[in-house]
Amino acid sequence: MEISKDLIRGHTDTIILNILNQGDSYGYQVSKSIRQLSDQQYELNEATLYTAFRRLEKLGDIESYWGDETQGARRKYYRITSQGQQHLATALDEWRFAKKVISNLISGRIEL
Amino acid sequence: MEISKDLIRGHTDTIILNILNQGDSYGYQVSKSIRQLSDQQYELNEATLYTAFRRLEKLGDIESYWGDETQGARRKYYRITSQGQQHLATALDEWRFAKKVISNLISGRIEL
DNA sequence: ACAAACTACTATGCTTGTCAAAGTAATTTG
DNA sequence: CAAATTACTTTGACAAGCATAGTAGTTTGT
Repeated sequence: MEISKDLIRGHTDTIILNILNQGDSYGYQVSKSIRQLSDQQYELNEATLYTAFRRLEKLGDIESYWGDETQGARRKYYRITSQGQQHLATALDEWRFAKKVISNLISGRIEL
Repeated sequence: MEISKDLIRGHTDTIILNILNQGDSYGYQVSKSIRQLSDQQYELNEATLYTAFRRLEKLGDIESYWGDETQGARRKYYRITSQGQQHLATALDEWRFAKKVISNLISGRIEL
C-alpha cells in the first residue's frame, strides 16, 4: 500500500516540527527519521524537505546553525523554536479534529 | 476550529464519489451534502467542485446527464460508474492506512 | 589506488489541486 | 420589482511538492 502524495500534503511542516521537537537534527537525518517513523512506507523528496526547512525558518518555527564537524561533510542543524512548538501543538489538535471530519466526508451517509 | 485546505486536499474526489455512491446528484446539492456531512465545518469552493466533476468524468469514475427540469434552473446530474465505486473502495482503504502513518509521523517518537 | 556508493545541501523549472473572482442565467421571496 | 437563491462556467493565480541536476566531501570495496 502506497500513500498518495496529496494525503501527506499539508503535514510536511508538522512532521518536521515533530522530529525537531525531539532534538536538533539535520536534513539527511530528518529524512531517515521520516522513513523510520513511517515503517518504510513514506519517503520525503529531498527538494521538498529543504524547501520546508527554508519555509519554516522564514516563519520563525525553526532556527539553523552550521555544525562544527571536524570530519565528515558539513551539516546544517535545525532547532525548533518555542513558536514552532506552539504551532506543532496547534497542528496536532487540528489533525485530531480533521480526521473525524474527513472520515465523515468520505464514508458518512447523508441524511436529507 | 477550522480545517486547513491542505488537509482536505486529495480527498475531494473521494468525498464526491462517496456522495454520488448514495444516489445521483448535481453540483449545488453535492455542495450542500458536503456542508451537512461535515457539520457545517467544511465548504468546498464551487470552482473546485466543478473542476473535480470534470476530472472524475474524464477518468471515467462518473458520468453526467442533463436533467429534464420542466421548471427551475437546468441541472447537470452525475452518476457514479462501477469503476468509480472501485476507486472509492480503494481510496477508503488507503485512508485507513494513511491515517495511521500520518499519526505516527506527526506525533510518533523516534527510536534510533 | 581508484571507482562506486553514500552523505549533505542547493537550485531550477514543472505539475497539480485548489481558490478567488467574475460572469451568465433562471427562479423564488419579500 | 429588487434582492436573494439556485446552478453552472471560465479565467488567472498560488503554493506545495516533485523530478532532475549540480556541487562537494567521505567512506567502502576490490
